[in-house]
Amino acid sequence: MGPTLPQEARHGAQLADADERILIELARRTQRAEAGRDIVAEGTEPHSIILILDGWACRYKVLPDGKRLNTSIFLPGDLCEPFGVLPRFMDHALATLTPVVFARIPLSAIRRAAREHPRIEEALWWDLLAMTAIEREHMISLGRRLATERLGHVFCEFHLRLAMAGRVDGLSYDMPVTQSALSDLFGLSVVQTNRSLAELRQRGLISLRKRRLTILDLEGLREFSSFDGTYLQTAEPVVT
Amino acid sequence: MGPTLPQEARHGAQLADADERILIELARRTQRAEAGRDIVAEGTEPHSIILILDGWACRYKVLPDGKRLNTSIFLPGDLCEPFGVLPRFMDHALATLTPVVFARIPLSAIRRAAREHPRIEEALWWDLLAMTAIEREHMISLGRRLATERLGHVFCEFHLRLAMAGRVDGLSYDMPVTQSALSDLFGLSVVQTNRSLAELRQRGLISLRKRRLTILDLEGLREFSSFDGTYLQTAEPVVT
DNA sequence: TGCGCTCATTAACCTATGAAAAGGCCAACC
DNA sequence: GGTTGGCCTTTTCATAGGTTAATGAGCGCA
Repeated sequence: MGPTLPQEARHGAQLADADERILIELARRTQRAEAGRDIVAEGTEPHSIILILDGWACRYKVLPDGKRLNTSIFLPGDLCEPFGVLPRFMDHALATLTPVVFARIPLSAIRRAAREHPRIEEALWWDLLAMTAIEREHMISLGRRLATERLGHVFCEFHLRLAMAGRVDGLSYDMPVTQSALSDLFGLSVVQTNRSLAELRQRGLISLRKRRLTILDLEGLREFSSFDGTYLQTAEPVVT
Repeated sequence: MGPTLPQEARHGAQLADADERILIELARRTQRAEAGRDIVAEGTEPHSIILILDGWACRYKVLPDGKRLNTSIFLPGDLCEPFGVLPRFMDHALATLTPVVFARIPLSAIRRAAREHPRIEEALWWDLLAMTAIEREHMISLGRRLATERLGHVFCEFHLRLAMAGRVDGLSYDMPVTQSALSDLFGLSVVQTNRSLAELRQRGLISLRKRRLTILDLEGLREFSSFDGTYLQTAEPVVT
């Protein structure tokens, strides 16, 4: 699978082929960035939204004392910054976690496409809904789950999201991010992340070698981390 | 200030009087709920969005083991569930923290108003942006701030938000919620919330008696909790 | 082959927070 | 005016996770 194949660009929302083609057309001019680069910096006023075609990215914020939190993870096919329909200053930044191929879609083009193609407008809305549901679940992890549970939960989530994008092989998938990135996702120290991964391995729930994650016991992992994937299953939109 | 006065209904977004009147008109039929009641339950499919006219409310989720997290707090004048433009099943619930006066605005009416009055559509977008910025900052608290800092930070936030709604008296405001509600906001135990409040008091940063909060040292509290309110100051929207 | 980098792993010790339990305050109610 | 119940407060003890530091594994590169 070449990283820039147009079919990679489809995301969670359901789109008729014709509409999907319009989006793909908008994302034709792609860019690349190495790992660890800002795609959109904090405090700037973006005029495009970003479509990730390949690689992993994240939204993040940094505290005055240097502590960092990755508030969201974006996977191949994800649309970042869906709020971009209005320009405004970024209260956070968007950065790559791995080498990334992405497209910048101008707000004006998005707005026009949404106006002219109601299914696209709906797809954008559903993408937004899905992202906020994911962020809410992330808040639950931060507030009320133990480190091991946070990791187990997100591994289940990645599995579902990557499966929707056709990027899993059974119960295995590439998770090309560093343990430090996972730590910043969950507000943990790297040491604790490492300890918790060890525990998940020792419980026979996962295997993680060379940035490839395999869920050894899907039911067990879901049970262990109280994962209920319904928050990801945005039903088919209804036109009203 | 009577709780149902129409001017209470204005929220953060900037609206011309004429547009504001339309929103107020939509919110004319109000309802009441006691403290601790669900306004919108998890798993239901809402057909209206909720405008809080008086009292405090929250979004929350509950884990299988009974642990609860309040993911957002809604203050008088706040519009909850701004994603309601599309109907879908709720992945969380909306509940009152105090007795609340609110209005249910049908999605169809919102959609019509947005279509016919561009400024209203923009105001809805800006409301959405502000809410997500607030939630992102909440994630930072959950992930990377100590209990005392979380509390100090949210007290600064409440102060700004209530000031925008004309509900502060200098550096004092009513905070009619229980310590247990604050604990569920930050994933803390009630004991730790209490301990942390004691520390903020002892440092001379706040006073809190009879559900009335006074910030004794605004600069000190902001410094202590790394509060930077720019995430709340959504600038005037630009029509493009 | 060996240097130098980044990342993963482990250990020792320390701290913030959780859990359980008990008492205090206050307002509503009988 | 005493009782009841909700909330706040404080204490004690247990633990998840932070911090620091040292080691190891893998890999590009001279």
